[in-house]
Amino acid sequence: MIPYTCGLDAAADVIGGKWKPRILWALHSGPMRFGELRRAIAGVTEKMLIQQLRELESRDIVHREVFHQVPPKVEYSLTDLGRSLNVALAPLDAWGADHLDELEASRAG
Amino acid sequence: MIPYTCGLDAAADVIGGKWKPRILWALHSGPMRFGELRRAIAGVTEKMLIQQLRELESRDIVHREVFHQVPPKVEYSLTDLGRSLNVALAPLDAWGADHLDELEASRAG
DNA sequence: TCAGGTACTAACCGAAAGGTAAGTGAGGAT
DNA sequence: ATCCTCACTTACCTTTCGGTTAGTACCTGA
Repeated sequence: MIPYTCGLDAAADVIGGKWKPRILWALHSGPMRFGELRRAIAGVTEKMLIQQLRELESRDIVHREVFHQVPPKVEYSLTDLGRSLNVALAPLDAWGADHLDELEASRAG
Repeated sequence: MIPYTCGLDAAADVIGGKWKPRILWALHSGPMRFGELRRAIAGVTEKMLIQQLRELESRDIVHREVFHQVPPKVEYSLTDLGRSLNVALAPLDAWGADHLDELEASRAG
């Protein structure tokens, strides 16, 4: 495996995937349960949500905490690394918001 | 097609694809010819480079200028929008660079 | 004469990403 | 008794992405 060629390369690898930016954004306001996340992110399936959460967890971007209760409760939250990533993502979000109209207009589909 | 849900969503759509961040980064220092780009971006094939350049061009991120010469010369450069995108990308690159070691360590492959 | 550089284009293929649908097992509500 | 919620898990299928190979037309230098 070739090493990352630059910081952007590494960052892209971490946030790559259809749902990761949405997850990061949703968790920005605080910890959420699995079901809350599923309802908060329109269109995501359980399989995809778990898959992406596991990947983010393995990268130490999100923290998973299980409460041994009935019914089961699992909370997902941002780690320090995750919070710092969100900070770095903010300008990109602002850029996208600034140019939303042009970007919608030049969309492929 | 569902509209973008946030700025980050839109931005991710624009820079999505294996080679787009690399292209943006390479063009940061100024206009480049097709062949220069191909040599600057290790591992990219002609097909992929053109494909991604065309997508960036259709989004008005890069500008393509043909010089009717022999041999042919085509120069690619960032538009104003492309330059503003690169500015927004800078913090993400810095974040990736800051955490390169941890990110390499937690890599999947 | 023939390889090499210029910037592409097209046909094909395999891998990876993403989506669908169903099942799990415990308990609480109706 | 049956459905519902919780947080998953599994098997399968389709779509997309990226890579390989080859070919185009033109001119230059050896």
